[in-house]
Amino acid sequence: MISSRAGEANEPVENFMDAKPVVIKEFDFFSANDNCELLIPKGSPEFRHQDDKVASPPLLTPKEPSNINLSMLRVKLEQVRDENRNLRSLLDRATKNYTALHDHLLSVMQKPADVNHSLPKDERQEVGGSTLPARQSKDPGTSTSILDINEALHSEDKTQERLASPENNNMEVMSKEMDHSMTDQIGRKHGSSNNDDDVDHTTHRWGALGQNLEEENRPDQQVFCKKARVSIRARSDAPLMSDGCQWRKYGQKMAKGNPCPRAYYRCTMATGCPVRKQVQRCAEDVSILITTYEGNHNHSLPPAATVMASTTSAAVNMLLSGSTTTSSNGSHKYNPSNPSLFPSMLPNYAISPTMATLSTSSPYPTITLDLTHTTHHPMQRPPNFSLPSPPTFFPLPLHNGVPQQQQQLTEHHHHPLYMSSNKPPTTLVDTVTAAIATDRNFTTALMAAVSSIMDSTQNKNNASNISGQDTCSDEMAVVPVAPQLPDQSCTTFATN
DNA sequence: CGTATTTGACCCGCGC
DNA sequence: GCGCGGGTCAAATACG
Repeated sequence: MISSRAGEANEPVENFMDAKPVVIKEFDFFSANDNCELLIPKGSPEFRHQDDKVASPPLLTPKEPSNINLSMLRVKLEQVRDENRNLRSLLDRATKNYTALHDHLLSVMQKPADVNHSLPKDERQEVGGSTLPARQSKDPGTSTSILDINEALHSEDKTQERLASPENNNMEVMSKEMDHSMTDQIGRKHGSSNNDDDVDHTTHRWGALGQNLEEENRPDQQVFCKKARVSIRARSDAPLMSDGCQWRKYGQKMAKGNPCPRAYYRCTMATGCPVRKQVQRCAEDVSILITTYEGNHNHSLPPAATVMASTTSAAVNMLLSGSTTTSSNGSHKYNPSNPSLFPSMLPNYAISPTMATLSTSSPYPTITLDLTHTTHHPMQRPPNFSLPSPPTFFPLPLHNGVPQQQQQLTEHHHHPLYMSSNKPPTTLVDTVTAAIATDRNFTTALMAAVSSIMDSTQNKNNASNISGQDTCSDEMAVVPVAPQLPDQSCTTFATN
């Protein structure tokens, strides 16, 4: 926030440099150049247009060789410099105060849910030889997941100064920020792994609030939020729905209360990608395939996957941007009538309340997109409907600084998942797209979300280009869900 | 032979 | 403390 103000302050100077009529709305007190000449009243004889200034000695015309004038200007210059210093110190203090207040607010907000969260490391509980937060052993977080999400979302403010870094996209930075914020409450995984590859370095349990952040100390600081997930329910006869990514199955378990086994997959599109997904058929209706994503991709995604990521991310955004009502089973349905938490980021939507649900009954918040109530017409889209491929800032796929390379839209048709099936490909993307297509509210909301994000980012990028300073995106509030809700408890697709 | 899948063992958190 | 269940590992196996 503070930094963006500084960026704005630069813009008038840039305009000034364009040799247009001098209109000074704000003054850049922190510019490397001392723009003291701008303080000279426009109507005074000392005022010269920028072009004149370049052609002649600063602020003095050859007709006024007076040493007195020169000394006066030097005095003025000194005064301005002093003022500049004072303002700079004021800004520093304001920034510090803001940061302190923000931290305090966050800690206060979280206290009811996690008393231990802000404790110093040595005050945390020692459980089984590892440091664990109190709530990890007591409260699985059922009542705190929403708060965690909001906290993570708000923690964005603290990360904004770093967001502009080209090697970070917003999601990644936010995930890191959140993970850092969680560092104090998370114990380290003990026991050694025989495997040294990246996958194993990033491997950790999904257990309730038991994120292993051993990655924190990894050289690349590749840390991921494991808090939230995005679950997609869709009707499908295929054993697996293609979502544009490559997955490797690493386990299968029989889950209690469900005759159908649960399969565990991890993303293999890039080494070390921490994204996992679970695939299981619904116990009540085996025709429904439940795919749950978790983690952030650390690589670029093909369009098919990015569309999915965008969709789930938007759903997460919408859920989180509006208040939710808690039902008896712990699920939260989106309430479009209440103001958004981030009104500047997302408008108030009218999302179908039956389509997306935020559940906190499980140890981690799970955004569920129920696509089973929509008619499945693969590839059917409204005439004007098209999801833009997310630009590199888009929170869901993490690129680790690698520019996202758009691939051919047809690429996923060569995906092994397609080739392995004789049936017409049933893709998650198709399903989601069809669902969107048949739900105008969702379509409208999603497009608004995407447009909002893109517009916001474009504006900021423009401002950044003008000011030459780092800017950050305010819209970054996607829960890292599996697929990035944002670290914040983020899904990658949420945190897809 | 390299890669993907299967599957039993293991780890860990949680509830009783 | 113990058992249960979820999640992951890794050796064995299958496949192209």
